[in-house]
Order: sequence, then structure tokens, then C-alpha cells
Amino acid sequence: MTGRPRSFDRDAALAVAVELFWRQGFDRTSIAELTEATGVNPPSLYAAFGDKKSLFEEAAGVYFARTCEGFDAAAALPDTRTAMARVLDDTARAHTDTTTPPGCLLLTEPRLSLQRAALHDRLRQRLDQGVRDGDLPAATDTDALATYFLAVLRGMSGFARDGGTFDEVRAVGATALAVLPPSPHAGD
Amino acid sequence: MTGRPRSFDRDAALAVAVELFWRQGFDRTSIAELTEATGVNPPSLYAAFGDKKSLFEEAAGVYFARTCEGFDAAAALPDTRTAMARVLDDTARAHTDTTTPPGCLLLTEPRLSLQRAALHDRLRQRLDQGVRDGDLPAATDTDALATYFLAVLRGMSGFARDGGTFDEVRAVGATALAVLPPSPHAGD
DNA sequence: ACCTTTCTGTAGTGATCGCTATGAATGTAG
DNA sequence: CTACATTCATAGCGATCACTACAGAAAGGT
Repeated sequence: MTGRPRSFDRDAALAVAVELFWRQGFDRTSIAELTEATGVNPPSLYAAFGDKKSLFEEAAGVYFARTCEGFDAAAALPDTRTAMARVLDDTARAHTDTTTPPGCLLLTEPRLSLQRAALHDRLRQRLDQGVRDGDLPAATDTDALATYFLAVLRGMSGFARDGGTFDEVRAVGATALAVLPPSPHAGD
Repeated sequence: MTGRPRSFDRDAALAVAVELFWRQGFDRTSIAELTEATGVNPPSLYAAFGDKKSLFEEAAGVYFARTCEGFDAAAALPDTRTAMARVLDDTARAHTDTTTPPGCLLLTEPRLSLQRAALHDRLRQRLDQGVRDGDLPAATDTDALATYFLAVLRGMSGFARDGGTFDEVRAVGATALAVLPPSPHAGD
């Protein structure tokens, strides 16, 4: 009872959807564009992914997983200031990579506030670790600091969408980093 | 040869359009919504404002003028750090004012990058004045600093749209202000 | 071979999009 | 009053929206 096999690569079609939603957002991306770009006809697209909203959510999930991967790699650096510098730097590079759409899907799309909240949590957890490691003062309000960095990341994304170059966007991150105290291990 | 007089208040209709575009953005605001909210029928709306894009541009102009007014008032404070603190504080209040849509039309709408560039210039000019006044080091890269603050403002707007409260959004601005050196006139 | 199951392509659904043709209504000028 | 200029309300234009009914095609199971 297997039936006729699917004639297209589901993951490849999903990757195309990610790219389209990333570049244009949910509202400005039509089913017609998706079917054309993927080469998948509407009925097959709906059978594979459900309606437009479901497809978007799945695409956002792919994007989110990829983003978290990059974030975790940068956040794994031992010194908190160095780790945050890497996060900001990687973000600047990702937002201005000419082989992908400018900016960030997660930080731009209004309906992805839950994923942004998850990113905020990840930021706060890394800053909490910084407090435990003695990189940040014990009295640091890590929640507020995470909110601040998330806002900066968002600003970087918007700036990249407005045409900001890698160097310009990176400079925003470098300036933002100045709110952190200098690394206490600097002289070790 | 004056003809039949207009039966609606053009400025009032424009104010309604500002509110709608502000809350929903250009794409998500339809002519049908505009005609319903203003009580002006489509032909009259088109006769008074041209097509949807023209109406949006005029609405954005109104919003931009209002924004600049607030910015200039805050920027007029003599000390640069105090002035920037006021700009950030006023912005947090405006973005979370419950009598208006959350966030900022200028900082959210993709097609308003020109107005954002104008805001960037205003920020840079105020920072340049800070350098001349001795509030900021002579070597300050005011262009990069203006880009940074514009990114922060953008992040504040997005955060407000995600439901950030006044206190939370203001905290972002307060944190961002830490990149400025303390006022050299503090002990005057 | 045949049946069942699932997918594929065509073609089109009703709804909404931005926008406008048309003629009646309402004002001023002479 | 009539003539003219302009706006008004109705009604609907073609295009696009998200989405799907339908029938043929391609696989496995027996």
C-alpha cells in the first residue's frame, strides 16, 4: 500500500521555501512563487507541507535550527566577552552574506516572536554562565543585557536589509560590545 | 468653476491612514480597510491622494515630520549624553504608547530606508556637535556611532512590537547609552 | 494480469487585491 | 434659472490570492 512515490526532493523544496520566505517575508511570498521556484505543483506542495502557514513554520524551524547551531558554536568560547564578540561578528557576516538574502528571517518576521524569545533565553543563559565564571559582575542583570543584545542583533538585521555592508554591520556589533566590562582574564 | 466641495476632512483621513500603515505596514493594509476606516469611498480616496503608494508616502511624511520634531526637541539638550538619553527614553515611550500602534513606522517598514538614512544623519549631526562641545573624544567615529544608535532604536521598535513594556524597552536604551563616555561636565 | 494507494498535472474555485468607469449629486459663475 | 466644474456613491474591472476537485499516472500487493 505504498502508492506512487513522490517525484521531488522534499528537503530541497523546503530549502527553496526557506530562501523565499527569508528574502521576502511571509506575506510577500505567494504560493505561486513557491510552486514556480520549487517546481512543485500546488496540490503536491499542499500534500507535502499542508497550507502556507504550515510550510512557513517548517521553514522557520529549519532556519531556527541553523541559527542556533551557529550561535551555540560561538557561545561555546570560554570567555564571555570573546564569545559575545564572536556571536556579533558571525551575525554580521551571516546578515551580509551575498549568497543568501540580507538580514535575518528570525529577527525580521513579525510572527516569529516565539523563536526570538528562545534566542533571548540562549543569550541570557550564556550571560548567566559569564556571571558564574566571574566574567561579569555578580550583580549583572543578565535578562536585561540579553534583551539589549537581542535588540542590537535586530538592528543589525534591519541595517543589513537596508544595504549595510559587512564592515558597517560588524561595526555596530563591535560598538554594542562596549557595554560589557573588559575581560577579567585579560592579563592571565 | 470651483465644483462640488469635498465632503470629508483630508487631514483626518490622512491621520487614519498613518495609524493603519503604522499598525499593519504597507502590504498588510488594503484599500478596502482604508476606505472603511476613513469613511471615504475609493474614487474619492484616489482623487485626494493618488494611488496606494502615494498615500503611503504622504502618511510616512506626516509620521516622519512628527518623529523629527520629537527628536529635535530631545537633541536640543545641551549635554550630548543627556540628549541621547532623552532621545532613547522618548523613543521607548513612543514605541510603547498604548494609544498608538506599538513600535515605529519609520524603523519597521522596509521601504522607508531613505527616512532612516535621514534619521541617521540627524543622529550623526548631534554627535558631531558633541565632539565640538567636548562631550565626546575628538577621535569619535560619529558616523559609526550614529549607525549603532539607529540600530538600537530599530531593535527597540521591534521589541515593542513583540510586546515589550515601556520599562523593558527603556532599559534597552539605557544599556545602549553605556557606550558613551560619562559626561565631562558631570562635576561642573 | 488486477486492485489499491498515493502522487501529479490541469484547470479552476470563491475571495480579495488595487483601481476605475459611470452617472447622479452638489457646489459656483453668469 | 442654465451651464459648468468637481466630487460623490455604486458597481465592477482584470489580476492575483490561497487553495482544491478531478482524473490520469506510477508504484506495491496479490
